[in-house]
Amino acid sequence: MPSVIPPASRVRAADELKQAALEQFASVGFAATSLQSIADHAGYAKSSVLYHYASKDALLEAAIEPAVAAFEGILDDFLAARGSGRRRVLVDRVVDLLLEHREAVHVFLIQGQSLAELPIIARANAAVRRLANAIGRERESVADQVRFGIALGGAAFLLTAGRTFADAETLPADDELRTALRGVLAELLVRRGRHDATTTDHD
Amino acid sequence: MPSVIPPASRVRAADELKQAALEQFASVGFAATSLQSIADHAGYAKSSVLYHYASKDALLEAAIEPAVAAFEGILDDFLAARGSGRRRVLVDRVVDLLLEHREAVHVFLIQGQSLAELPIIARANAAVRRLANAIGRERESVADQVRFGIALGGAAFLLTAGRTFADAETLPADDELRTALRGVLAELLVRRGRHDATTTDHD
DNA sequence: TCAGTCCCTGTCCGATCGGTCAGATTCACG
DNA sequence: CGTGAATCTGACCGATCGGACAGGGACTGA
Repeated sequence: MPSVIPPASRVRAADELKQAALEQFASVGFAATSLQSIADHAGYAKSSVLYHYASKDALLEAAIEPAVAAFEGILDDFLAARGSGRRRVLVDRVVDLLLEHREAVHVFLIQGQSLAELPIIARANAAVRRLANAIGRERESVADQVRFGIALGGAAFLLTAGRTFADAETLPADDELRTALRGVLAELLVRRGRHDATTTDHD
Repeated sequence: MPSVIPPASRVRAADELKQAALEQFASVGFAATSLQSIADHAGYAKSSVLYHYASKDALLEAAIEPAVAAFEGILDDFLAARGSGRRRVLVDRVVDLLLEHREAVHVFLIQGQSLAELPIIARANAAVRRLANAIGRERESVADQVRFGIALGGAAFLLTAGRTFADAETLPADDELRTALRGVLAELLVRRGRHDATTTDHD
């Protein structure tokens, strides 16, 4: 690096630590992830983690807040929208969110109940519950509630935990995944119009 | 604490501890669950946990082995079966397994990657991977792999973590859940005949 | 009554946890 | 040059972790 210090190097350590933390929070769980192992994975000392972030909780908040905010934005737009295309738009945007923030979403969806006392998680839980209620109000059958739960949890599972069970060679590219996810989730949640668009069914 | 012990309680302590452990393994994660809190929830001292079970790992094994064995049995039957009804039978039996062993299944599905070094988890992972391969071999499209992952993870999520997001009054009885789950999973995995049977579509 | 066995617990251990703090190093700016 | 702010670290703290172990109460058969 030349004498002129890019502002990037300022934020670099914090970002590297945040990324390492996020990966481990999602894969082994928040409680099971130690500051030591986060530091190790990022190539710093444990003290450095607590220099950049006030506490382990603060680190979690920094790691997943963007994803929570994005989710809230999608939800607000959905609740404000009217018309027949609402659900399809919701599904497409949620799929994009999942692909971009898969670890973060995995954290607040799967570990949402055990970490509910943390403010950022409580915020995420509230948003998820708001979405569940909105979906449930429209179609009150148990089958539809089940569809919603399966779609949400299944997608989160597929993108993180589910990778344990896929062979490396089988792992599809994100573009393929996006298309397939949109199709399958639309099948589950967008009830009228069976599976007309978006899907590339090479069947 | 327990100074007066009810009469016929030979096996009871071990079972109570196992049950308390299973609930916490599923809800907050294996690594995040301490022997102390297991003992507290069951009303015993920490030492008692290690009297009945040789180690924390052994306790996990005792807690989820029956579910893993049942899953392997279902899988073997599926792989041995021929004919058009295979998938529907598989779905129905997996749904029953999920309802009966929801915590255990949640543990080895959701935490399968982080606990892979434990023998019982490795065994469960192998079974899941075997099932994934069998399903994937029949229909190789990415959409079908996605369908499988979503169905499996989604169902596990719905029955445990997903409960955070359901209001208590909304929680359906197990019978209703079973019917709905069978229908939705069949929609996802049993491709021919769209949603003909089993489902109680009051739509 | 006494010995043996089964349950259960308190106490102790080394390791690791999240977190504090006092330097060490670096570097822009006077 | 000196100085102050920013970055990073090792040493250290009390609490808690999984686990080892000795012993105490309750029940049994002799």
